[in-house]
Amino acid sequence: MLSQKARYALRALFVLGEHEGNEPIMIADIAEQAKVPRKFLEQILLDMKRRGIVHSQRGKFGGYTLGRDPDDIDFAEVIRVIDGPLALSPCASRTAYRRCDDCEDETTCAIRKVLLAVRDATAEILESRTLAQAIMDEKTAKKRKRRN
Amino acid sequence: MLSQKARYALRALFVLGEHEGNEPIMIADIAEQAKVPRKFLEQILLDMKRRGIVHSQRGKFGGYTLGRDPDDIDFAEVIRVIDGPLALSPCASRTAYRRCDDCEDETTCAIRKVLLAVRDATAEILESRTLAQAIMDEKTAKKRKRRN
DNA sequence: TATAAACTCTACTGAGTCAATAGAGATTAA
DNA sequence: TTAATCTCTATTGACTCAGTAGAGTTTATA
Repeated sequence: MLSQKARYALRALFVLGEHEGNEPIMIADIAEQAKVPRKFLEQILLDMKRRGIVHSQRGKFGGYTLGRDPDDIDFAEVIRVIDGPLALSPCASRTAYRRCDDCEDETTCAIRKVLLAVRDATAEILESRTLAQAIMDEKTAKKRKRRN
Repeated sequence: MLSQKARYALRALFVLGEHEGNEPIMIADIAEQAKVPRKFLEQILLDMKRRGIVHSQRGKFGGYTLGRDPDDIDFAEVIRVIDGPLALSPCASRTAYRRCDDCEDETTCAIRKVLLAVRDATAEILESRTLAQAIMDEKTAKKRKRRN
């Protein structure tokens, strides 16, 4: 399961990505639009800031902007920053590998083999879906819906 | 992440599936071979028994056997019984769908669309990998390793 | 029919995580 | 200098996870 925090992070990025113009948006405004508790959002944005996904401007008239082009922000990165590795087991993780301490022989473990396949499929999808795409996608879905 | 409990469940099934002959195996023996705390394993086997994955025989000389052919036990079922739905969000689950209460419009939500793709890919893999296959796979991997 | 050997069921516990809140601190524009 | 903003660390309550405990039920068999 994705944590609530990760869902909030993605929604906040949508707000930033949909914003026209390049002046920063205040946490309070992002919180309201993305329907995220404000103080909780502070932590989330801080995590993403440290990773360079968003950029902040302190002081009066400060706020947040995307840290890079929305084409260069993918779902996998956001989820990894907030929730940790994608794999179902540390022994099947490529970004945060860790041996199972009760595993007889990892190289022949059939469970691990299946979990690796799942991890690869998951990563393939999440790494290929960008914020830019998702925002476009949502826009056209809404447009299509209004027409019907 | 898979829970420890689910990993234990899979290991216990391997022990049952590798067992030759059809007399039942006692919890204590499964626990030892699968390296699972015995009392914890009781709960796990009970969960799987209710789902028909394993079968139990009470009383003296009792124990556990597989509830069906190992060809008909797949990873997805085991994981669902122990850990719940595979999807990363209830709104993306096919077996345990639940609406997000803070979602504006689920039909146009781009996050959900991505999570659905992940769920489908995950389910495809986990539903196609059976216990029988996994046991075979592990056996040949071990054999190959010994030869080298 | 008594007994030992097994599974069954419910309750409990300690550690840890999750979601959220709180508040003092640092920075900036004007 | 001040108001507005982000930054950082601590705390909280509820919940989940991993495991333990123990009384109850069923069965084979002597």
